Order: sequence, then structure tokens, then C-alpha cells
Amino acid sequence: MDDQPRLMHSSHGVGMAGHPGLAQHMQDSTGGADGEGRKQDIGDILQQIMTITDQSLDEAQARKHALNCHRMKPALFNVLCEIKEKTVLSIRGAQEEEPPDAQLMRLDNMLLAEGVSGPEKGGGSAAAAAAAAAAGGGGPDNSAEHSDYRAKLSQIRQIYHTELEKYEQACNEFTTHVMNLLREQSRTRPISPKEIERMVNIIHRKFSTIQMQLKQSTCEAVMILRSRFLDARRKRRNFNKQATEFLNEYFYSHLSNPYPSEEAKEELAKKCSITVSQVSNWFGNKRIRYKKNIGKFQEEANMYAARTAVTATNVSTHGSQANSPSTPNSAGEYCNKSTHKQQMCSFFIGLQ
DNA sequence: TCGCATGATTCAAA
DNA sequence: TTTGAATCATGCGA
Repeated sequence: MDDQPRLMHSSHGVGMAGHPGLAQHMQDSTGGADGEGRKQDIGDILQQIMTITDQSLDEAQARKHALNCHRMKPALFNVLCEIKEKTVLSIRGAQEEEPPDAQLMRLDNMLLAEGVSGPEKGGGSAAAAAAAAAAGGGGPDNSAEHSDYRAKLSQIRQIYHTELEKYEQACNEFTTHVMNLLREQSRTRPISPKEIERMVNIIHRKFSTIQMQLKQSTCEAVMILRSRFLDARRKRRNFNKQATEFLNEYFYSHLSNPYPSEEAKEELAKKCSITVSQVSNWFGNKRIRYKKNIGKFQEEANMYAARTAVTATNVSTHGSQANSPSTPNSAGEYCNKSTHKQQMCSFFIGLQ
């Protein structure tokens, strides 16, 4: 409200004396009437506009109507709009220019990647599957966690879309309301279509900020969910007895070279229903722990050695020694010789 | 609750 | 990239 009298005053000064387009506007609308008379007319209109707020509602309505019907009104409003455009709005417009928001793009990309925004692809099952793979196992516990993750992600997705829809609806409603209001007001005060457009942009920006907050909190929720799910990686689950036996069997039967090749790891992983990385971890831990405390593992080693001997005897009795990864003879078959030759020697020597 | 066992992770070295 | 070593985090039995 404070701006209006100032604007009008400024318009009066500039528009009356200095605005080059005014004469033309007036020419257009008056057909070249007397200059002094026109000034008087415009002065009257401005005076009426400025005092309209001091009047009662009825008086103001009547005055408004009279103003709207005034022959000079369109020309005057055009001039005022132009002045406004050149002064206030151009400054504000320059200030409002913003670079494309990188943070918003990042949020959008993340929500898309997590399957929260964009077309539904099974509620982010790809991300869940990746997380499950990282968790290192396909056991029943994992599939339960997987579906739990999916369900929670789906919830987040649903909330996100509901809220987004609400914001969009509110934005549209508010924009329409403001546009109607400005259009209505443009009958009594100089508001150009460009100004309305700017106002719409401002509203959209404000709502984008709210949307960004929604996206940000959704991302946070996904990150929390994801980290909780991925934390399951650290949840230690003991391998089942059979898996440990397979691993130990291989380890003790290859004690001279406990470095399974990729093929051997894959086979062991398959037999133990664990991942190749878990096999690698297991052998890594086993080697170091065995080396650190041979005495402690001696009994275990003897037991597996005896078992291997029995197996070997049985196999030779049945005339077949082929393809048993648990027999020492098969070491060469599974061992990546070029990679582990040195380690084999050092490990073996280290144990003697 | 404590201590040990054990799978996972991290980081440096080869 | 793989491995060793240290460490973390959790399971589990006493």
C-alpha cells in the first residue's frame, strides 16, 4: 500500500512531463485534444485514484466505475504500466534471475535412481536388490529384509507422491486465485500482463522451494532406510555347519597353499550358499587366524586331515579320484599357480 | 554380563 | 587386485 501513492506520484511526474509515449497514447485515445485539457484530465484521474482509499466502499465502487469508464483511463494505465515495467519490475526481474538449481537436480536424480519418483519399477527393487547383494547373501533372512525394504520404500514413494500432488494442486489453486485477483485489480490499478506473469513465476518459485524441501526430506528418509538396510551387512550371521565344514575341508586339505583360485572360490560359494566375497573373507580370516595360533587349530587340522585321508582311501578303493575339490590332489586344479606361487611357498615355510 | 568366536570392513603393501 | 593385519560388530555359550 505504501508503494502505490509513491508510484502514482512518480508516474505523475515522469508520466506527465517526461514520458515520450504518453503523448502518443493520448493522441490515440483522444484524437489530438487540447494539451492543457489532457493534463487536467490526467491530473484529475490520478487525484481520484490516490484518494479512492479514503472513501467509503460505496463511494469507492462508484468512483472505480467512473474511472473505468473514463476516456483517458486506458492510455494512462498503459503509460503507468510501462513506467512500472521500466523501473520497479526490471530491477526486481534482474534480481530474481537465478542459476539452475544443481541441488534440485541432484535430488531429482537421486529420487529417480531410488525409484521414488518416475515410473514405478517395483518400488525400487533394483536398489533393494543391489543392497541385498551388497549384504552378501541370498538367504531367507535377506529376502525378508528385501521385501521389508521394498515395503518401506513403497510407503515413502506413496507419501512423496501424495504430498507432491497436494503441493501442485495448492500451487495451481493459488496461482489461479492470484491471477484472477490481479486481473480484477488491473481494472483499478496499472498491472501489466507481464507483471501478472512475473507474479505467477514468483508463486511457482515459492512452491518449488516447498517441493524441494519435500524432495530433500524424502531423500533423507530413503537414505536412512537404505543405511539401516545396508547396516545389515555388519550383522554377522554364522555360516551354517555344512558350509563351515566345506570351507574347513578345503582349507586343511590345501594347507600348503590355502589360496583358492577364483574357480575354487566360486565352487565353494555355490556349495556353501554364500558369495565369492564371503569365501574370500573366510579364507582371509582363516589364514591369518590359523597362522597366529597354529596350536589352537592343530586339533581341527588333524581332524580334517584324518577325514581327508578316509575320503581319499574310499575314493582309491572305488577306483576314482576324479574331481574332488576337497582332496589335496586337486589343489593344482583350483590353484591359480602364477598368482600364488610365492605365497604358497612363504605360507608353507612359515608354518613349518 | 562377560569373554570368546567369527564374519565383515578398512587400509596399507606387494 | 589380492592379501595380510588390525579392528569392528555381533552371536553365542558359560
